[in-house]
Amino acid sequence: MDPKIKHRLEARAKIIKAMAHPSRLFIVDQLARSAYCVCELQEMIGDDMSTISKHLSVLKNAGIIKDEKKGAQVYYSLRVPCAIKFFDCVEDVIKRNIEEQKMIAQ
Amino acid sequence: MDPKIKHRLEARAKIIKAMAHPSRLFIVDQLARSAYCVCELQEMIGDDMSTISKHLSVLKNAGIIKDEKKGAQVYYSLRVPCAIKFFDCVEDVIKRNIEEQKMIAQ
DNA sequence: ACCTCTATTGGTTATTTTACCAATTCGCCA
DNA sequence: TGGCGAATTGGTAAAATAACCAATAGAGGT
Repeated sequence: MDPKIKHRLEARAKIIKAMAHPSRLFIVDQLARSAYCVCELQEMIGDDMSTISKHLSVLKNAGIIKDEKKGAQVYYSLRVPCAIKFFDCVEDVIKRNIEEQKMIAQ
Repeated sequence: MDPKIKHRLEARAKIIKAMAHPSRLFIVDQLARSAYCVCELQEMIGDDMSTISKHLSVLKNAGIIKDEKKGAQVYYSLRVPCAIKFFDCVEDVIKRNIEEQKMIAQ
C-alpha cells in the first residue's frame, strides 16, 4: 500500500479509535450538550477517576475535545461539533442489524 | 451507570470499533465505490489473505458490510451507505488538528 | 504553611487485538 | 475424482488497551 495513503488512513483510524469505547462515546455525547469537569463525568460513569482522566486524554489527543482549567477543576468540551453525526450513522447500522435479526427469527 | 444505557453504548462502540483500523477504513472506503472480492482487496492492501479475511469478518459482524458468494469468490459490499459520512467528520478533525499545529508552530 | 479537593501520571496486571503461518473447506474444471 | 485457486478457521506470539491502585502536582481555603 502507498505509504502516503497508509499515513492518511492511520490518521483517520486514530480519531475513530478514540471514539471506539463505551465510556468515551458517553463522554462525547455528554460534552455535546454541555461542558463538564472530570469529577462530574466520573460521577456519571462510575469508574475510577484516573480511568476517566485517561479516556479524556485519549479524546483530547485525537483533537475531538478540548480542556479549560477553572481553578482546581478542568472543564472539557467538544472541539468538533460534527462528532455527534457519528451517532446518526451508528444508529442506522444498529437499526438495520435489529431488523435483520427479526427477519431471520421469523 | 444505568445498565440499559451501558448496553446501548457498547452496541455503538462495537460498530465504531469495527471501523477503527487503517485497513478496515480502507476497505470501507473501497467498498463504498464498488464491490470487491477478498483477493482483490488483498492485492490492494498487501497483507496476508487471512488477515484481510478477518478484517472483513469484523466489519460484517458489525453489520457494516455484506457478502455474496460468486463461485469460489466472495464479494463484499457496503451494507450501510452512510458509513462514508464518517470520513467527512474525521477529515474535519484532521484539518483542525493541522491548523492548530500551524498556529502553535508560529 | 497545612490540609483538602481535583486531576494527572506511573506502575501493574488482565484482556483484547493483530498478523502471520498452517491447516481446512469449498467450488470449479480438466 | 484429483488438483487448483479462493476463502476461512485455528493456533501462536507480539503489541496495544483498559482498569485499578498509589503517588504526585496544583489550586484554594483556613
